[in-house]
Amino acid sequence: MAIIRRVNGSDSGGVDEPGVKWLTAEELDSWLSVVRLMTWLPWSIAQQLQRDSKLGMVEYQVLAILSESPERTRRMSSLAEVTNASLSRLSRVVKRLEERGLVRREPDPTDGRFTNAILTEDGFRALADAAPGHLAHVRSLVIDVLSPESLRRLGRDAERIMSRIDTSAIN
Amino acid sequence: MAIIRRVNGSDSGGVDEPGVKWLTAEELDSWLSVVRLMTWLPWSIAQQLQRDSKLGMVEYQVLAILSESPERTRRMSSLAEVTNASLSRLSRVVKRLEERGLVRREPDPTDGRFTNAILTEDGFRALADAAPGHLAHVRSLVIDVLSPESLRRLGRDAERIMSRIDTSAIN
DNA sequence: GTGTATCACTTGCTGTGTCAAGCAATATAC
DNA sequence: GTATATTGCTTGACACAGCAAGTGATACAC
Repeated sequence: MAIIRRVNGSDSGGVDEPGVKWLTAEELDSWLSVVRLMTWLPWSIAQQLQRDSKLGMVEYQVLAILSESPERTRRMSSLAEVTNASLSRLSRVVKRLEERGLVRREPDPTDGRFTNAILTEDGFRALADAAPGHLAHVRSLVIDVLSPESLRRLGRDAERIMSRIDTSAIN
Repeated sequence: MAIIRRVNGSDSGGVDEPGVKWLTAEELDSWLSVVRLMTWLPWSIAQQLQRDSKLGMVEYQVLAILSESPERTRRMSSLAEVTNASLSRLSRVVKRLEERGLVRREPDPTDGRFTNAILTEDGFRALADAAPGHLAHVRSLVIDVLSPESLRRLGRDAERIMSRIDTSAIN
């Protein structure tokens, strides 16, 4: 993504597809700003988490979600859904967290097909250590930069766009 | 990223760091919406490009930027900057594009240290083929979903946030 | 001019993501 | 009850990104 201007070639003669509604200059500007944001904001957040807490974004999410789940426990498939990772990716992420002692896994007693991921005490501490820095970073980049009204609108626009995205084609 | 609520443990007793300004419920909602957007919008766009045009996002960007550059030519380092890829990543991306015949590389005649990436005629055609579908997708997800006023504001907010992000720590 | 520094990439190594195949536990058909 | 299908997760093979070391071209010091 990035440039969506009419693609015109000097020596090949502008290929002008009929029925294509190109962006106005203003639309393009706004879109490019959004693209830059989508590129850099996740990068910046990942950067901070890695630097200060040695956690990847999905790892942080897993810990955070487990910490809020009953019994600090959740099924792998449920975690995958919430963190927006493929099941196979999540499987490896949790394996790594398990090797670091932040999470452990056990099969669900009521249905052996499910695997439950469980936050350990160490994992909880790691999260509690990481959270304030992460929060401060998000505040300084986003929350405290926009007015409450702008933030609300931003959230609503994001929802709006999200509702148009088909997220079914995963796994 | 994701959950930035006060991390409180039932059995370990809520660890309450002083001086940490947690998010309000409303701030959290908005933030989570933004997080979802940052996660899924790039994913959806990448999906469409890959499915319909067999191009990755950075690949598309490289082609697009070259197509708008004088002589359809640009230095590797300049491409890296604009596409927000590390030089090493870009090097490999362009190598792959070169193997597919969409781009070729030659050393800058005036200074042999620079390498110029040049869009080939095939590359231009590939871009011209990909652009309308990409554009339509972006329109349907973002541009046409928001009012012009909302889009303008979204762009401005994105800029606002971007200005707070330190992008220097790359390469 | 020779030696060193800098620059603009490139590449080997390693880690992680994806895809598809595999595996074990349960559900369903008969 | 047995055979087959489905579910939930794991894993091997491959692709790609990041880091750091390497390479070749130019600039600079003397």
